[in-house]
Amino acid sequence: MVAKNTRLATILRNGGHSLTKPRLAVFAALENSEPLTMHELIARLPDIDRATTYRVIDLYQQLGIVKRLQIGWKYKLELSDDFSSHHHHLSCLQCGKTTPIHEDAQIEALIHAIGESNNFKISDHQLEIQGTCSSCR
Amino acid sequence: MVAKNTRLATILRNGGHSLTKPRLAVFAALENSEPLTMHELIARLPDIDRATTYRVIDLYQQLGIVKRLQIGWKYKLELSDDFSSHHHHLSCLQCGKTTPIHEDAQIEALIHAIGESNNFKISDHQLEIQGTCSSCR
DNA sequence: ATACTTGCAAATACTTTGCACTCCG
DNA sequence: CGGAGTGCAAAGTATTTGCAAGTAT
Repeated sequence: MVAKNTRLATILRNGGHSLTKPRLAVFAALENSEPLTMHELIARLPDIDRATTYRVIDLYQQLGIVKRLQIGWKYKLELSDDFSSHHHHLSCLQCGKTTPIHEDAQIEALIHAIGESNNFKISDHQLEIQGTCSSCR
Repeated sequence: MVAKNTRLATILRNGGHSLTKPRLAVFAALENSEPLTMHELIARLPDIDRATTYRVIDLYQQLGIVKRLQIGWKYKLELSDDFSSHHHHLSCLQCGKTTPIHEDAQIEALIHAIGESNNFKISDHQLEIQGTCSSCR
């Protein structure tokens, strides 16, 4: 975790920004949980002004620190692959739980191939799967 | 197209709704274009009230007629797989264009396998790829 | 007829901005 | 110190809702 905070500080500094208390708090909130809606994130940071939270997320988004996921009809935020290893998600439509999947080397390879065959330079991608999880079946 | 309109009418009727002019116009707008933002959709339907457009999209979403895609930091709307064959997207971060990809039988197979190995019953999935398109490179 | 739909305007919810004050380097 | 960052309040956008009038079956 110290390493991650250091990495965060480095990214910020490289962009000419500083590591402040609100920025660290937003990072920590995202680090210790499943993907959050903006509403949930704001609720978990009662000491930080809502506008600041929006500004921090906007900055993080520009710096590639956070990404936005489409879960059902809402969006959620989570740390980017730089801070949590690259993964995709299984979202249960019954219980609403979002589970990360990491075992997909073959998919990654295929995605890469798709880029090549379309002469498209891939910078990022997301795979979202919805259905019913084992507990809810 | 007649077939699709019939299918639309059927889905609506099964849910106790009728096929009205605004609903048909929203459907047609989505049918004949790339994924649209809500803003773009509203702009293309100048004769339909903005609130009606929101209501129609909300209804279509509940009925599974449209889906929402997360493109970068914004979202866009498109018809669901029931109306346009299943596909994924390549979105160019430079020009903003979203291109469908259909050639991905292998990916579909892998996704299916992921579901099986996690004892997860998959009902839907999306794969979004971002980067730079051939024209913008 | 009559229940579902729409348009319009008003209400909410969500996000961004201006500015004076505070904090980090 | 001096510029970057924050809180607060106000301004903008985006989306939803109430209701009277219109419309499809």
